[in-house]
Amino acid sequence: MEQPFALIVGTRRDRSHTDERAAVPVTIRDVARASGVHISTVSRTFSAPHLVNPETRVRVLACAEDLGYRPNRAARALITGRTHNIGLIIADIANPFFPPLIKAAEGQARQRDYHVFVADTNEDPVAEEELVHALAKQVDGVLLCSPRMSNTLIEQLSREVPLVVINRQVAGLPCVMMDVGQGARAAVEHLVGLGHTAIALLSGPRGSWTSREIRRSAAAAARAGGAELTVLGPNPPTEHGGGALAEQVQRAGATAVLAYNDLMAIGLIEGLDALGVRVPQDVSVVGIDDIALSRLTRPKLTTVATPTAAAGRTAVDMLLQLETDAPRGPRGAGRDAAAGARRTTAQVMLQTELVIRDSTGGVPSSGSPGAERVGPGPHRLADPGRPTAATGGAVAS
Amino acid sequence: MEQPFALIVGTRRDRSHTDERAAVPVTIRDVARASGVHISTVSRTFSAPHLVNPETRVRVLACAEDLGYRPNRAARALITGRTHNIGLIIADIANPFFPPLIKAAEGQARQRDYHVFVADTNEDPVAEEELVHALAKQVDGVLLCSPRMSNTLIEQLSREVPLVVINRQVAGLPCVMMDVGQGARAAVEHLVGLGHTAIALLSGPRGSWTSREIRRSAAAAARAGGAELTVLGPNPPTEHGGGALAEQVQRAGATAVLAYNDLMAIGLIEGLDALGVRVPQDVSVVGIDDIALSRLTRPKLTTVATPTAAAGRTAVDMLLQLETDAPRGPRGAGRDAAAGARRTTAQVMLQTELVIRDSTGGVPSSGSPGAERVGPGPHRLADPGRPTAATGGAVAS
DNA sequence: CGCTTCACTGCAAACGTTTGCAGTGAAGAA
DNA sequence: TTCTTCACTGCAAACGTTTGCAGTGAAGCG
Repeated sequence: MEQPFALIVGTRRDRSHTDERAAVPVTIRDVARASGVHISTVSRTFSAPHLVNPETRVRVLACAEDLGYRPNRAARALITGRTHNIGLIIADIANPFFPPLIKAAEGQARQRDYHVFVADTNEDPVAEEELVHALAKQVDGVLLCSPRMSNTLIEQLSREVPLVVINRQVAGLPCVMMDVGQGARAAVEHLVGLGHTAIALLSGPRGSWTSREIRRSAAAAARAGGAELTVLGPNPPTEHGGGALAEQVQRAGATAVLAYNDLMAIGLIEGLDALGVRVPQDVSVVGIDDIALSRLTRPKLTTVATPTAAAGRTAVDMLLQLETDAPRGPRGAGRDAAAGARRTTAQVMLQTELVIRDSTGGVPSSGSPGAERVGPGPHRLADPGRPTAATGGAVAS
Repeated sequence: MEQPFALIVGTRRDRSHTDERAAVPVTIRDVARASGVHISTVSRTFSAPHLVNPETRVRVLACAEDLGYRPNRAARALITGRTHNIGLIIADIANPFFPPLIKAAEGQARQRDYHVFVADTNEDPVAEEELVHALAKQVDGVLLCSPRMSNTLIEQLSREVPLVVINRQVAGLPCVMMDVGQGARAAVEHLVGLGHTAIALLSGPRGSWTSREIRRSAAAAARAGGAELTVLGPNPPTEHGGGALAEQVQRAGATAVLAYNDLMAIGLIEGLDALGVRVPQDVSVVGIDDIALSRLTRPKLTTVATPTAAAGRTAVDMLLQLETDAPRGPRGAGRDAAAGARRTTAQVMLQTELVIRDSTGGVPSSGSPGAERVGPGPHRLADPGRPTAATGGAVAS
């Protein structure tokens, strides 16, 4: 244990030979012996109570309770082929976007007597694939949240274990998505409505479906509104990733910014602040996700609210539904054509909503203070320290 | 699926009868047949490679690779008694305090070929107990993070499954703690050093060991520094919990506040702001944890940094160590006195550090603007309408 | 009374591994 | 040559469940 601060404050001999720790694991057989029935009856008492005589049942339950019996899920899984576990693979657990989704998924799963296995990939596509493999055999299905890998790989993996994809569309697979496209459109329209014509888009990580959707919709909305959209990225979807773009935003002469997510938006505001650029007076910023944090920063963030909790619940439901439709039994089950061929894979789109707070405002008056600028038209920040022409970054198609 | 926003955008018949989905699960037997050896040899190829002839090994591995064989962990667990899973039970995954700990634990576990099962209790002691029970049989051990239940219950549960307790001291059990006591002391001393004599403590949830430690140390430090400490609580450890206390803080006449965690501190600052009380000009606020968020709010939060990642890593190591010391084998193993009695349970204390940022400052001048107050003595906020002098900014101790 | 039905329970074979033990043949020692 | 050692592999019994099948006795029915 190589922690720098580690410091042993106390050690202690464990309980002596009378140690009751790790008490003999009590199995179904112990319960059977104690209650004078066969193990199969005990098994049925738990998994098919209606098949056993009420008297017997109470006796067995009493004995089980008494001995502290808990069915061994591994053994059960071995024969039934269902672990009652769900894997949830997410890009970065430290991103506040995910916890609500995780909580919702856990809650929904727990209600259905399932457990959720959460794993973090650090935004790494390779880790993602490995995790799916590792989880495949110990869960009944996997929720893939904001995957960064390729569509073909996802399809391939879906052959190994039932998959539900969150935040991405993959043909032929059950997906639950949030309509960030619509959200991005609303955000851009909001900005255009405020008079902005030079808008920057901070895109997300490479391989992000969400990022592509945002970009496409934002570009369309900007075009429709007569504004110019400068795309900056791809970027890591963190506050740091946002902060690092402050200068580029400034150089690009944008008066408004749409960020891939709130974290980046907040980081950007920080970065702009360090450059002496004020939000929303000098530059308007809008994020996406509406994480709790976006209500806590100053200025409070204008953002596109995504229904993360609903997405978590829905995904769990879809996965479980998928399981009941086409169980992958222990034996060569499921070859039943009637069940197999009639299955349909649903794709759900959850709506988003623009939440207007304090980080967006009108276009700053240019050059000479006092000159109100409202109408559209090309416009650069007066003098951000350097000659302004340069429209850095990529321009959306 | 009762989502208000739910909207089916597309359904699609699944692949037809040639469906390769849920392909026949390939077992060790298939590999054995393919490579012309006995299943035990295949087994050994994976779990004890040195026992099998190199030639055979490569052949088996090739076949396994070819067939896409993955050992069934459930079956393995059944016989070895080790699932290679770790349970991690935390109070609230949405609290940004936890994600770094979770990530660290996951990383450390992954390195040792273990997986982490994260579960959230919503700060509910009952859910906590249920979760331990539920996890007991499908993990090799459980990390109990910031548990809210009673010590006796924890001890009792530790008989059912190996336990490592994080953020709490339980006699006889391995624990990894963070020295919040020392941190609270430093925080109070910092405040006293700035001249504050009326300090409020926002305590945490009922049953929190951390909260008790903080309270004890803060009280001692306040006494030593000649300041008066008003304890407010218990409270839910959330921003909302903090925000709800703004009025009480004001009524108590405190000029400085130490909060149970950063979330509460941030919430409090919000709440005070709504009341027209400015931080740090009118009231100084110190948090605990140093979550990422504390660097992003305005003012940046003065706080006690806790080594959460280190705690996560350490806890995993301790749990795994505990396992190797006294494995709970499938058979009546472990009754070996030499191994059993010699075990010691370590308790590790990780150090904390006060990070001074912008949310603490000097004592506001009372009543008449300009009258500098520095010395100790009873003091109330002159006019909550705030006509203050304000010595903002941070002062290093 | 004899037959069927029914509710309940026991039997035993799985599920996919691991692992102690024994067997094999070849190499080395005497 | 014969005996021992050794590296490797096969055999089969577990691990703790579930579940199809068959057996039991009692109740219902004609």
